[in-house]
Amino acid sequence: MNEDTRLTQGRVTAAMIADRANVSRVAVSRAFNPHTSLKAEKRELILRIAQELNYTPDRAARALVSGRSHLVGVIVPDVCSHWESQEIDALTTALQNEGFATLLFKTRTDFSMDEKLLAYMRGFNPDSVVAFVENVKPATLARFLDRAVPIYVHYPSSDEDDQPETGPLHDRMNVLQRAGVEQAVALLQGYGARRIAYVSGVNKSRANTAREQMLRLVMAERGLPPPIIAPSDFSYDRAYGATLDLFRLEGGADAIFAANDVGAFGVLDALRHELGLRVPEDVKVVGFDDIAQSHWKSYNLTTVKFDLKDRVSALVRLILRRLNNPDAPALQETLQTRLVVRGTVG
Amino acid sequence: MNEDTRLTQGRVTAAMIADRANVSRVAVSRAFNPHTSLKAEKRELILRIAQELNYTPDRAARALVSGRSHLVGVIVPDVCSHWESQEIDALTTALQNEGFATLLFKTRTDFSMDEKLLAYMRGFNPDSVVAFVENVKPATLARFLDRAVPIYVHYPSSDEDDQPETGPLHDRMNVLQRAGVEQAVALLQGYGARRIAYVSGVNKSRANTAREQMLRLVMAERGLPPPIIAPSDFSYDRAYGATLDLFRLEGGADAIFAANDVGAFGVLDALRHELGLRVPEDVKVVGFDDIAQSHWKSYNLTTVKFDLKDRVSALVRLILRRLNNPDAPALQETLQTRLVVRGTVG
DNA sequence: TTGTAGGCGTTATCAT
DNA sequence: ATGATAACGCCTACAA
Repeated sequence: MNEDTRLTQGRVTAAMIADRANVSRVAVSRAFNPHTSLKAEKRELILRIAQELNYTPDRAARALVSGRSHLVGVIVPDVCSHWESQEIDALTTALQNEGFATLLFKTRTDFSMDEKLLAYMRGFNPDSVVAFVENVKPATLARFLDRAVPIYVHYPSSDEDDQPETGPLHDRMNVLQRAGVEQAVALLQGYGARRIAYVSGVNKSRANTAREQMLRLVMAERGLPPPIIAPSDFSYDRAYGATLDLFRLEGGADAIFAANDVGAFGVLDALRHELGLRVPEDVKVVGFDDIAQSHWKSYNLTTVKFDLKDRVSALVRLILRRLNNPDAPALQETLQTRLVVRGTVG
Repeated sequence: MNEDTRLTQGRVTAAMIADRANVSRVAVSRAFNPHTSLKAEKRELILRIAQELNYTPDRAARALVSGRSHLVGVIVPDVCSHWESQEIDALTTALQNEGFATLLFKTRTDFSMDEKLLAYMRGFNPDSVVAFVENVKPATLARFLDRAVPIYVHYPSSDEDDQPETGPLHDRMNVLQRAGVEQAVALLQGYGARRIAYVSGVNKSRANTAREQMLRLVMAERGLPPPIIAPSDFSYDRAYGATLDLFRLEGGADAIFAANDVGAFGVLDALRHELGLRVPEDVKVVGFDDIAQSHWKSYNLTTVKFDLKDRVSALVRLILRRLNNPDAPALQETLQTRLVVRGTVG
């Protein structure tokens, strides 16, 4: 019994529990798997002893034999982007409740995903992968993920957009932006705005192009001239600079639509603190996301809301459905947007 | 050769590489471990084939035999707290560069750590654990972590504080707050502030008590009356409310010291947008952290800086040193603070 | 309900 | 320098 000398230092195995409880190792395994048959009192005994000895089944060993790591890889360019951090937070909570853990990976901030990173990540064998990154072809992703099926965020420009599936299998989260953008444009129009600018996100990103296109479409439908594009990259600092340029070099605008809320904050600060303009009296501002900071008094931003809770539950549903049925055809979830009216339009 | 039917679907093992390269499985293993002896050209061949077939060694299997998961558990109450998200971001990057991945766990936001969570986490066998959580005794943590040694953040109130080590082994990151707080108080005093309030963080948290105590100490040394305590919890909303109470019920203050930057934003917005006071003319405000948002024009906050890069490299150093030498005596790293002067004092 | 045997993919040990 | 063999800790047959 003096085997707890070196090897044991802090590592409790099923075999030890089996010894203490006078049962076989298999019984211990069964005690931790609810859907196996084991006499109730025996299970209780084992679990009690396990708790006393602080034993938990080793997930690495379990993964080896079961093919499930219970790890979900999350790839982000920037954890501290407000929207991303809020989504990671909610996602981690939700996954944890389902018995999964979040494995975080950082990629470069230029929204390009590295093959090296993918290879690195694959070594950890995630059961699923969520990528907050764009410009990765499903084919590339599929090459690096064996059992995981990628989930893409898609922004249909028409609500009845129904393209046929092509290429390797992937699941999809459709975000319908029309409603929110339409409400925003109508509101701006109602307050007399005509010359509307768009302070963009990262140029190549799909979220950005989708937002710009939808804005362009809706404005055309409502008889407005096309938006003036002020190039930016979703960040506070560049949105700030883009706004200065817009007013100093391009003749300004009645209203500004920012590609995200953080960008809208930059727009607001540039207008008020550097250009000496009043919001909403002189210029109206609308953002996109509705992050927690948007209600802060200094900004109090009118914005197109992307419901975080809805989004995360859709994501978790997709992940779990796919895991429970790996051979299912492409899955889809659909999300809506809507305008949250606060103080920057009026 | 038709074994790539079902089992193979997307899973490439060392054995397959060995087959293709006409070598043993062991050779494949060696090819991926730099410090083993293998003829250079053979290693190249193997690595080339591995790359063609998208093979990476399975870390779960590796962990089983090597006892290293290359996983670092991170426990946070709230991923989207600004400071935390920035630290998680930097930490993930740094760890990734060292071959580790970040495993994220969320605990309740009340700063209490759950034994259930610890047991859950242990199942994943992290090599190390960083807890952004307080009120956990080293003993509790140690009970749930076998090979990992916890790292504590310590705030000595005197710079020569040298308590003898007690209890189970743990490493320590000492944060010397005196310099930053002294500079802040001196600056406030220099601008004539005398009645100074402290909008606190979560009451039970060590970071909060340490900041409050240091403030009290420094103010006493400089002949100021003790600070007026306005209870809050590090959040924007409660700091906002605490500021209203302070001015409506407690007679206000010349200057406000907030327990963190986000709290300071709440203070600023309450002062300016609800109480109609000017900052810094009527009231001066100092924060704590220096997060990225603090330089945004709407806030432009004077704050006690906690250098993020320093902090993360100290953390990574501690983790790696401990991993390379599990039996080392308690390790320590020491960090400084300093005042960053912007526009909210003057 | 219970136990025995075998295998998951890798690395360590010991030969050669 | 290389290869056979035995772990690592667990789960899933299969048999009792």
